[in-house]
Amino acid sequence: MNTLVAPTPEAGSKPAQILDAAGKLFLDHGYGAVSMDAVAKMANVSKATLYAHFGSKDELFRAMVACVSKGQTLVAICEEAKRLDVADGLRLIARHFADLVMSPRAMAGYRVVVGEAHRFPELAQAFYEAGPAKTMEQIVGYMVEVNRKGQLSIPDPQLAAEQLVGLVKSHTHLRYMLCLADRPSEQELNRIIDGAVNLFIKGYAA
Amino acid sequence: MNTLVAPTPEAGSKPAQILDAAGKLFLDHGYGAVSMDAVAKMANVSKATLYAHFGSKDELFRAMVACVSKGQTLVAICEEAKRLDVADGLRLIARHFADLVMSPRAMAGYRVVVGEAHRFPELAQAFYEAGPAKTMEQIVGYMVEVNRKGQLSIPDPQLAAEQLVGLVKSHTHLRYMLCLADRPSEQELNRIIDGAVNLFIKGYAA
DNA sequence: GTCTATAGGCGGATAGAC
DNA sequence: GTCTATCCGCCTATAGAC
Repeated sequence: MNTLVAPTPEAGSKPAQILDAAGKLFLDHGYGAVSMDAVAKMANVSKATLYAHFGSKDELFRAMVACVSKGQTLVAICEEAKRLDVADGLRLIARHFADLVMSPRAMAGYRVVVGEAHRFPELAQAFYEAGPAKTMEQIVGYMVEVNRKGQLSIPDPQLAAEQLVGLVKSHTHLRYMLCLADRPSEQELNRIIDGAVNLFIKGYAA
Repeated sequence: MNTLVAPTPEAGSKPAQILDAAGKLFLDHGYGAVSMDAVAKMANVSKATLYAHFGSKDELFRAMVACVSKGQTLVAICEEAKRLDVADGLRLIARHFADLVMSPRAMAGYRVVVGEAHRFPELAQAFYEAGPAKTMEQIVGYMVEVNRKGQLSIPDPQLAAEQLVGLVKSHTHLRYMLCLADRPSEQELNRIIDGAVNLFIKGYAA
């Protein structure tokens, strides 16, 4: 499944230090702008040690992305949402989805993977499958359930799930992708989420 | 306004050749992966000539992005949409917006600017203002008009515009950002656009 | 303005001792 | 496994002739 990475190295070990440093540097500055010297320095390791664990810069980058991609998913949230009424369930999902994809860490991940998608296509795909695809699956499952219970009338759950995430990311996500702001304020987030849930409920009313 | 770029050089001139080559290479491979030698070679120019016109790689990159950013906007489309009934107007806007932001050229632009947003923040901002921000303005104007005429009930036109673009980009835009597909099929596009327009109209019914 | 040729340095990767 | 020291190529940028 996850062909990219060996099991996460034990915390505190040299490989872990290296991955940690690589994460910070690559995510903050991008692949091209980070040298192996910089990684070695931040990890308090010699370059030779670095190369002993990761054979090349490419390999280190891949390992780092794989490590970062192991994000939390929305599994538990979607299960909980199914036990609430629609408005609360949608709001719960929207809220956690927003927190998930608009966190500074996630944004940095998007930026670096998107920026190198041309050169590392398999990496982009692995990132997609480990993160966004898994999340979508969960939300589609929720939509199916809502439709089955007749809470809303959702003929195409896949489409509906895509619409919900589109509504939540809306225009804001692009602004964060471009580093035009650091992270959404509580106020802005509420405005977006309330708007998304209201539109969705009214639009899919049974 | 556009502080980034001198007036577009006359077609066929050396600067134009260089910008053209830079565009193809940077957009296809990213900033870090393209050397000045490669640009000079593709432009059929010596490196010295290149540096005579663009003082550094950074400067060339900025000029290229500014050149590419001069995209068409949705001004004419939004004006036309105002003269149609809501469903047709929204569909027209959604359609042209989708064509605009999901074209291979636009996607390549997003990728390279997003990837370098950390290192070229002013560039990201200029790109945003020249493209997405202008487009949003037009769509907001359309929403205001639709609300004024009572065709729909839109209390927050800015929010509604953001929602519409979110619905159209939905999940698909991310997949193209990650190079997971080349461009949406006619069929997929119609499914997304119809879904967006239907949801929007029902959700904002007067 | 445009070229050829080259300087100068950075950065990826390795040799060899411990 | 880890270190210090070093190789070598590539890439940005420039010098100097035409």
